[in-house]
Amino acid sequence: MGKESKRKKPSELELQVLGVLWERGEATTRDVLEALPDGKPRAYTTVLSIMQVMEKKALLTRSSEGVAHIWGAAVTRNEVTGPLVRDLVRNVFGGNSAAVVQQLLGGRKVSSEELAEIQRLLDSHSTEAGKSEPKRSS
Amino acid sequence: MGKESKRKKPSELELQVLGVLWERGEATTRDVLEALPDGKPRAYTTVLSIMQVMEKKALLTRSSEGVAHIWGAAVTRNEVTGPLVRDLVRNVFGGNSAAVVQQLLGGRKVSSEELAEIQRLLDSHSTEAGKSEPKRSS
DNA sequence: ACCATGCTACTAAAGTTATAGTAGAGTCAA
DNA sequence: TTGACTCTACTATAACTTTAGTAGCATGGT
Repeated sequence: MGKESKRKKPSELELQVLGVLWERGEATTRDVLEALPDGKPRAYTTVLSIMQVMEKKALLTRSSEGVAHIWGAAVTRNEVTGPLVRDLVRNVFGGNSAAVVQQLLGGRKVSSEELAEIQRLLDSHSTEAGKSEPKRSS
Repeated sequence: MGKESKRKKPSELELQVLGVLWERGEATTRDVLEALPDGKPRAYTTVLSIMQVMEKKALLTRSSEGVAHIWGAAVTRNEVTGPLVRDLVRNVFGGNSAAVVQQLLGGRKVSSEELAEIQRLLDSHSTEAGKSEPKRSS
């Protein structure tokens, strides 16, 4: 048995904390508190508490530099978002990846850089799959 | 203050139930139990319970046809997945939509039909945004 | 020395989710 | 009609999540 791949899905707030850490690399508790993506006001100790829990869960690393702790993510973004996106597609979108992209593009501002990047991803995947020649209107 | 847009995000299992209903249109409790996407074994009453809760939350409709209830989704897929995907992108992917697509395409089998569909979505969005001419490596 | 400030550790508690048992009603077959 | 079966309503509960208070330690200014 081994393998220890029984990683449970992080909660909503835990994901936000990880999101901040993935962006910044490392941060103090206060950094994270101030950078949490949803605007919701929270007490300092609220964030501290969940980060302490996350450390016990081995989601975060801690390096006490000076007075305050410096936190870092102990799991990679792909490690976490892989299962997350997989379940999302399967459970909510009936396995239809295109529907997710539609949701992604619809009702949201996506920069042309992002569109180009998505196009690039799509290209590399089409060629890798050895599919038909790219057809494009005009 | 009307508007009542204070729709809370459905839980994991609730999403699976909605997913089933969005696929089938309508279903009995047993139908849903058997169609839940994760293979996890559950008691009949477990699913019944959460669906009863969901009805109180106005996530489901109920029409007692004969002996058993016939359930339907009271919210549309877009209504629910919109905020869901928005938060996912913002909280976990740092606002980078392309990263989501990458996760979507990577490590997963995506049919060429889906790829084509995604391409179509991308095309319509590029043109809609009035961007540059489509460039494609032949 | 002492106070303000800011940090951590520990504790608490309300809210939510997932789980399933039990009781009682309806149905159908023998 | 009675027993098997299936369904709903209601109840219970364990686990997890989110929230924040309190106490205690360190630091830096005056």
